[in-house]
Amino acid sequence: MERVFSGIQPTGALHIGNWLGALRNWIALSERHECVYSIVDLHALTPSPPPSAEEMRRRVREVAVTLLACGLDTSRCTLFVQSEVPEHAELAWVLGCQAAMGDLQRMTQFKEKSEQAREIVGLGIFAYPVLQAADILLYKATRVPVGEDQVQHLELAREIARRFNRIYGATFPEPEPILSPTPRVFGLDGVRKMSKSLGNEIGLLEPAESVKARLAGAMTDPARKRRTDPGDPAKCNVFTWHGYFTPAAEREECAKGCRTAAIGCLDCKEVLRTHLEKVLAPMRERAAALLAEPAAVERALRAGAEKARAIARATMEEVRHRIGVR
RNA sequence: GGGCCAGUAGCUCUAAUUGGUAGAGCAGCCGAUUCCAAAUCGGCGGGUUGGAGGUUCGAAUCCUUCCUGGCCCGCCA
Repeated sequence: MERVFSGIQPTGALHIGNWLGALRNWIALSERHECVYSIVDLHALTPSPPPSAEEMRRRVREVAVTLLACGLDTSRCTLFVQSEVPEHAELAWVLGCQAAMGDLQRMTQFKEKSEQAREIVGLGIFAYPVLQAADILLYKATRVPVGEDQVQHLELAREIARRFNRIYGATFPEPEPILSPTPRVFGLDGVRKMSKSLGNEIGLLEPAESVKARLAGAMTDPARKRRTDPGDPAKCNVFTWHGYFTPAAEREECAKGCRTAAIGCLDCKEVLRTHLEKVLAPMRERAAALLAEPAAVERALRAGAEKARAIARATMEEVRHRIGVR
């Protein structure tokens, strides 16, 4: 069976964009593969300024609860917090010695993030793809689910693996991408990618009333000025969301109703909300149960870290032997 | 190691009459309008003026120091 690795940054409350783009896929993959999933807190250290210690701890807990609330089953995969397996940092150093500055400088994400940096452009943000390569290779993962924006980083991880293997002997498999079927999800403003920092997200654990209110304010086809005007679903971001949540037959009814002005945008949004709630309501319930029992979440993460450490330790021993240290 | 320039709202600032009540545009939020949203119109909030200290009745403004960014020079390899 192939081993899959994937990581998610603890950047605060997760939203439906994260779910559609990654989380949903994590769960599906865990049914067919051996999956290693990590809450990558060391990566979350790279922005400048970094989050405070309390903020970091809060985010890690929040993301853990959300993942479990989404239905991720820790008996079928390995879920752990990156910093609890120190081998990630150790392997990152070893691999970093084989990563080319020129390659790292060419990374689109590095260029973007270094512009956003408010204080300094730290080494961490530059070396980010190296740590990412270490995350994957530490578990000798062969498959990595990636979004559009991460293919460049995975390509670099393959390059680093190749180089290491050439110098020190065959150690790492070259990880292959599993291209995510979901395109990028736009936010409530209908223009920009859904993101917590832009405030245009629908949170997975957001209260139902809040989802309702904010969905009502979501951008629709600007050409449809009056209730009696016909609309164009192809120009309406809300309609693309129907594509993610509403069954085909009902979705077609909405499209037809919109084009003929038989229904209004609020009617259309209400249909979407009904189907959205079928996904979100169970998550909220599970999250509430998990929050009531934080010790259980901690236990699950500790057990996950144990499993991850066992693999990481073996890989690192091999790596140390190959490079000639210890 | 030495020197020079810069830092003002989330963003962009040649706003602040040179020491006398911290401003504008965009973004944001609220309202009107609209089936909702957008557009338009109206309104509102927002800042320890990079941090700390000092001079002064009074500091964005002057002084000291630190941080961050940019530039010049020197030294070592």
